[in-house]
Amino acid sequence: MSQPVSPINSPVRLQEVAQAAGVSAVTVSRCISNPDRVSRKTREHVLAIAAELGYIPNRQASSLASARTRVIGVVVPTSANPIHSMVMQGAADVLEPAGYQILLGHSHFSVDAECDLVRTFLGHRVDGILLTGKDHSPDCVDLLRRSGTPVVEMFDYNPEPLDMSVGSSNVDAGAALGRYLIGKGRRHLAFVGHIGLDDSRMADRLAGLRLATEEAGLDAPVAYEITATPGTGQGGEIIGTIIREHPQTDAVVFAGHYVAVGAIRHALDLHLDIPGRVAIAGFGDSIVSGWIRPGLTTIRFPVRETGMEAGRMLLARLAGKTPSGRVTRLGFEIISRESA
Amino acid sequence: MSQPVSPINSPVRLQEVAQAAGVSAVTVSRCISNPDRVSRKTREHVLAIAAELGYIPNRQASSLASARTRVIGVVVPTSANPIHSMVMQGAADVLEPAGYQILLGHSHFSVDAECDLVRTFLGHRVDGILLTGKDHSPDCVDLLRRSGTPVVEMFDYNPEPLDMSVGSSNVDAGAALGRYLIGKGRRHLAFVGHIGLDDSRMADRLAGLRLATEEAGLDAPVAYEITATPGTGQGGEIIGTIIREHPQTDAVVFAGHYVAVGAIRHALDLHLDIPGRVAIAGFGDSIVSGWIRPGLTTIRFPVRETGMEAGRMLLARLAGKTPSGRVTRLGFEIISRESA
DNA sequence: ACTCATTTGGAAAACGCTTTCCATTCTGAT
DNA sequence: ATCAGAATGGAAAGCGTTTTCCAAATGAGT
Repeated sequence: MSQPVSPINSPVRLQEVAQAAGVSAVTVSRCISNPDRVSRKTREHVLAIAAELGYIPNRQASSLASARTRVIGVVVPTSANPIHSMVMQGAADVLEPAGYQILLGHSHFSVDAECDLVRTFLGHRVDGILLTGKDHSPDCVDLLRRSGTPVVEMFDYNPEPLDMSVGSSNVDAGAALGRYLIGKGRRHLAFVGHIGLDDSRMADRLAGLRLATEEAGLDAPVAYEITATPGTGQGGEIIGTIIREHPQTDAVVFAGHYVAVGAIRHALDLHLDIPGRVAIAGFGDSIVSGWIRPGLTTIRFPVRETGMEAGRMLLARLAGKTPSGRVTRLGFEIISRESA
Repeated sequence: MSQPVSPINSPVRLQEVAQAAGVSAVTVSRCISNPDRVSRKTREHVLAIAAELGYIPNRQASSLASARTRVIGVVVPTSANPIHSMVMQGAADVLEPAGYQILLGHSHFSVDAECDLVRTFLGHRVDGILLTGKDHSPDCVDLLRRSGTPVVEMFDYNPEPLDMSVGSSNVDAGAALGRYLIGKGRRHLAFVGHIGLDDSRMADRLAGLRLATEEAGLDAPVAYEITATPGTGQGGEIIGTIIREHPQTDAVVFAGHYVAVGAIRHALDLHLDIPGRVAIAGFGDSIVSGWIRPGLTTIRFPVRETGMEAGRMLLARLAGKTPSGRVTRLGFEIISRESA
């Protein structure tokens, strides 16, 4: 009974493995995190003992000692929107196989909530941070700057990132969609954005559209704002209002594709000929857009690829490969279907 | 120059705050995590200094010392499927406001990958674990058992959980859908499941369906398996094969609703009258099911609520409130649309 | 003014690892 | 056999907190 009594559920520690293997704690540590520093024979013996004892290294302790956590903090607005969970998945596709874990936080489109999450992540001493969007609170920027933690801003093309960025330009996408519509003979565009969520992205898309109308010498697009819960497809009713208030409108661009699909449904109910009377287009893509009739013409962003590239950039930086400050610009694709 | 030189980017530490505030480190620690143990005056002074210095407590160190991390490990098969990211979001809805962070891992429907993730999470000494599904590798079960970490298994009704569980019964759902179809006069059912992913859930749904046919004295449903990438809606073509190989079939149940929607599209192309010639139904629901014509009759599970309840159960346990081992059974809803 | 109980703040010992030296023990070339 | 140099294992000093346990200071009751 001279065996030290361990508290219930107490996990086995490095020291105990060392004792059981007849080596010092240092050696056990090395077998696990620096295998080359130890002879094959010792290593195999120690690892066998460790496995037998069910040893699981305490990463709090190891992080504290080594100042690396192998954890990446990721902020997304919400996981309820497949777009964002897809970006997340993309990042995970790259990060998890590389041995990094993801600490996830939801900002609900609030820069203050984002800032709080960043603070929490820094408290966890994450090795890197992935942010969604290019708007951040001054406090947040300050926090990140002085921490020196590698950061990738995802989703929007951002030529002047905090640190690194990867994404597509919403202005360009808006302009491209505008030119496409104008090329199809449309002359009176309308734009429907959400309000309160994702504001700068909406603004960029509208700005792009406006660019296209200017180029063509047309009136600026009529802009509407709705308060749609994203992903629900509510808000499509506005198509009726637009046609009533601006009867000359011959193309409506929706900032979200769910709403756009909702609008197509409503247009059918209103016996509006799509695209004869009015064309409909949207941003973002999912199988819904392809399945509805008429199919929705829309801009597809490479969302999963965005996440993957963000992960890759972070890994490169963590491996010490990248010169500070790198921007990756991704494109987009116009998916041309029947609605426009 | 007797000031200790701190390395670049070195975050300020407890000790430095203490020095600046003219108190001991202990006092600073208490101001932050145990404010009542310190007088109001001291506390306010210390917190002001801490804020001024931009002090962010190191959670690795604090977790190591306190044996609590305020981190919950969550395993989902994939974030590419909105169903699972919705469960995640539900859990986050409850956990984040309570001051817990989510460490996320993707199992890709592999119990071995799940086991590895659990091991990693235990290494991080998470305060609790959320798992998807009721199937786990023996190693995983063993690991969790001996660690004593609170665990909630989500998604499936699981009367004999590892620890706690919350979800709906897929057998019941299958049976309910079967009875519904039989009640509508259908006599020859077919079932289409995916293979390789989510196997036990598929099996449960089929089992439920079979239960319904048995009750009614009908032939067991003809079962098909496809290898569909979830969420893409591929695989709907099989409706043609089924009708050819089993012409008497008058109802097809799809294990996934995306595939079911795909089948509706294909049926239209094949000029199969839905639901006249054959009824179509599915499991799971999203806006797609409601927007296609004919609308898809389907089973809706309370996914977000599942995640939220899982979060609540975990919090209750962590607050020491729950007697070990609790099961929450959630229901489901038959959404009756035109397709069946 | 004098106890006694109660706050309030501090010293020191964990928490479980990694890391930086150092001291051995092997190699194989002379 | 001898010796440099590499390979191998260990001792000790952190990493930045929290958590006892104590001492000093404060306040209430006589």
